[in-house]
Amino acid sequence: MNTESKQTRRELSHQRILDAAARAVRRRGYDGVGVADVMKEAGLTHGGFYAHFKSRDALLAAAVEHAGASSRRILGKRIAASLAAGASPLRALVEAYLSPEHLAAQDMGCPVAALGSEMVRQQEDVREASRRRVLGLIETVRQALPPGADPQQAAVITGSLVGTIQLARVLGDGAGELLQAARTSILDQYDRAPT
Amino acid sequence: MNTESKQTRRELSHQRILDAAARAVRRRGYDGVGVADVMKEAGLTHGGFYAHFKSRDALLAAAVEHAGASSRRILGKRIAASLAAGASPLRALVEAYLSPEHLAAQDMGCPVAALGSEMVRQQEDVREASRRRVLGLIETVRQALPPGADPQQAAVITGSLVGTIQLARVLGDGAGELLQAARTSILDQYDRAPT
DNA sequence: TGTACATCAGTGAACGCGCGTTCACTGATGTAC
DNA sequence: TGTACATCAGTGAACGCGCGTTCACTGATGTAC
Repeated sequence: MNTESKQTRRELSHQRILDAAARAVRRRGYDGVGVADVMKEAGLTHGGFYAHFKSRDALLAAAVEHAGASSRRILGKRIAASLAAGASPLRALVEAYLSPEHLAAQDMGCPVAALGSEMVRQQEDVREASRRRVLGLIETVRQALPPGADPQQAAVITGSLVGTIQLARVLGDGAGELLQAARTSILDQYDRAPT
Repeated sequence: MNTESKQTRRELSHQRILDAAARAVRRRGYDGVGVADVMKEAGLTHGGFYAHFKSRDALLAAAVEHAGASSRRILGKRIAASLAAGASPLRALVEAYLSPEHLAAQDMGCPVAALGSEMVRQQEDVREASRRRVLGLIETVRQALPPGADPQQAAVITGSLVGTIQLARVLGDGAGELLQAARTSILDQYDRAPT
């Protein structure tokens, strides 16, 4: 019984479409998202799609944003738990991002890791939404930096987080050790007060 | 007049197709490679394609390998020049990989940076060829590590290189500073004898 | 060096399929009284 | 509370297009003598 409980049928459908698209884009890539598939997963037929989005590209742009918000929420929970257990902000973030859970749950994880190499090729709207997501991720890292750290480091660490997850997903075998090594490496270099 | 000069017409066509595909896959992604486009760029018509490759996926797998070899050759030249100028192996590699030239020349650059997030979604043959390319890149980094370094670090550095290039390409603005910051960060941490 | 023939490499039309998008229609929801 | 009607949300057939793949054919290359 929160303030959102009075959503119309239309709004509920819209949410289901967005949720489905946000999962699909991370699992299959931008090019792998089909209008009919997304609508089917949302429990609808494809014809109704254009009452919700202007075009497939408009859906993609919205899906990236939605995926980012969703991933941030999920990682945020894990981070909050670590903080409560006494970890530094940077340690909490790095350990959540480079966790086996995040590695495995690609379709619920960070869209920058899931889509990094494809972003630059998208049509303008989609690329712009993706760019904002990258900036948002860098900003999240920046806020977790120890006091007095050079803000430029946020982008460097972000690159390392994103690249590590991608390589680990491709390699499959031995990915766990890679995650562990990367966590240690980043925290050794940047975290002034490891827990 | 080298030993390769006696290539048949067929072999020459094959090379042109591979070259075109290796560029296309990095510029447009796996999904953006079309048989007809590649053949056209190779100066042929689409019908002849299947005399050269069993399927589009077979082309993709070969293209990733070809792109890797080509990129390694280009980066190798730059690395050799730095080594001759007295740089350490790791410095030479990191500065070549995170150079503005590599950033800009996506279709001639490292396929792992160009395709990182898409690799895990490819059909088995293509994924396997991509995986080998990732392992090859890590091995190249490993060989550039200072003596006595933990080999695990090679994969961590590779992740950082790949992720940094991807983010820089998406961001566009300010990418130069990101590259510079990443170069400094990696070399400060891992290079024992900076030049 | 020249001719006849076999083989090879490439051409371009055609096919089937999937996909984004449109649209006339239908059934459900909500409002007026 | 009930009925009549307007509006809204979703359906599913259809269209056009691009793409991977096949195939009968053609022109070029190479070999035998």
